[in-house]
Amino acid sequence: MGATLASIPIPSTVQTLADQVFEALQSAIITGDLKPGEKLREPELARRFGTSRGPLRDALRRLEGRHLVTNTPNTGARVVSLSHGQLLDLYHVREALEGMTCRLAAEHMTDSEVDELASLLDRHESEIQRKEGAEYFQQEGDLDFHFRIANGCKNDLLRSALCEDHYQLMRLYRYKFSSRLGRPRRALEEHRMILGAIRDRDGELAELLMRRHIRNARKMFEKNLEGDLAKQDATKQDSVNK
Amino acid sequence: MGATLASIPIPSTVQTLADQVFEALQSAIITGDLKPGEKLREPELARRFGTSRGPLRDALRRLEGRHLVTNTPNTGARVVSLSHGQLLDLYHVREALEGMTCRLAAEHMTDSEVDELASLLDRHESEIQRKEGAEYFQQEGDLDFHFRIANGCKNDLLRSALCEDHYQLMRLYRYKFSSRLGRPRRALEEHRMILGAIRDRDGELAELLMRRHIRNARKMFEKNLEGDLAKQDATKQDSVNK
DNA sequence: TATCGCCAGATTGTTAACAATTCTATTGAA
DNA sequence: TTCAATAGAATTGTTAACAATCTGGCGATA
Repeated sequence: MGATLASIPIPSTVQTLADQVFEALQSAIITGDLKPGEKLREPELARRFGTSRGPLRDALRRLEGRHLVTNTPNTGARVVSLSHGQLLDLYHVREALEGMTCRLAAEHMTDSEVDELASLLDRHESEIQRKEGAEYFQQEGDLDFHFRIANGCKNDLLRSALCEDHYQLMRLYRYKFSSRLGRPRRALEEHRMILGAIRDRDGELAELLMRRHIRNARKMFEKNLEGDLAKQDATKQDSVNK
Repeated sequence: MGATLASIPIPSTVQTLADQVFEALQSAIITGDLKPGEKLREPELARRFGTSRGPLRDALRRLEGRHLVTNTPNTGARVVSLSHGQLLDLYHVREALEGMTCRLAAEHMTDSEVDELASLLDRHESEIQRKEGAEYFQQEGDLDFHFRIANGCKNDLLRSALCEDHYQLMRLYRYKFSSRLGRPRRALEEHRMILGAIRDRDGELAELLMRRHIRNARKMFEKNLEGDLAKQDATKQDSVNK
């Protein structure tokens, strides 16, 4: 698996219609084309993807399994919409899973994978130079770092839990979720320390550093949260005053 | 809005056909009625559950999301069959998730939940007295301990990842997976230490002890594995000699 | 004898119609 | 004006038939 971007899946030539709809739907959700909380009407989506309701329902069930869609009987499906508390929950899961993943990656990554990880960080360094503007790509780059570690741990259950499940959720909320958010240099520094531990094949340290890295991101998220709430209160005040 | 009565959730009776098939299938897999690796033919199963293929396929997709069923396009579904390596992978995931879960449980469990956990361990104590024989129930009891901690962590993402996903897999392989396997007293002792840390509201220690507990179970599993392999070699030798 | 290709049966993928449930807008009464 | 009841529309759940694909056995050929 030598894809340049770990997030791009290699489509197998034998693909069922439900597979295609699944990927198209997931893509639409993650890019924000379908927004969190939005109702997913089967007839409408089936027309949109040029298929019937059968494969579409199949795709919806799979997305439900990946927590990107919620379904209530007889009422229908919606794009998942996470509360602030649930986003915090997700941080705790990440801390646990990625910590272990990083430990195993330190033990099992090939030397060439480590080298690629190093050059990825060099690229991030230069990207940070030309500051803001490309914030979107910085966020995807941040995720790419975590992706590669997941792919290096050689535990397929962990890899799929992160890459196919939790990372997709994080991309959906990436504007709130990037570990670099508001601290790109600091995050890059933490990434470099993690890389160092992996290079030293020090699994214990690698786990500790990754967990601290994600904890720091969570604390930053909590701070932003307080800011957002204050702002929301302010605008509410405004609308009342009008 | 509808009648006030309609607002009362009636979870078990308001069930779609696909829900029922899902539960029946999951139950059949976990009890071993459908064995690991067994082919799941849609027409046959649909007849068996008295429904059509639609809801059945729906149920299969959900079970696929929970890693209890694997599906290959145009070929069909099978009950999942984990290799020894994948079982080891599962131990690592458990160590990560249950460690964090136990930390959060120590912080967030209610006092009454802690008390119930304590009385559960007392019951296990007496069950161990009347030795073997009831090994099945001992294994389910072991799982019950972990279940309750998952329910006490108050992080729904963690709870569902464990209770609805990984624990079901473990039940499928319970004969290989019980943390008490071959060491019931020792496991109970570890459970008591974990309970102590939770009672002290010492999250850090609770996580550390739970991780050690699962690591110990993994090591025991690995030992059994070597034994099994030796035995397999022996029988292989026998069959050759015949 | 081994290998390849082909055919029949079975199984999965897909579609469209039907049934059951929920949502919406209108009406009528307090 | 507000609320509740209701009828119709829209949506989801389910079924059965049709299409595409795979499996396994048979015979032809080298």
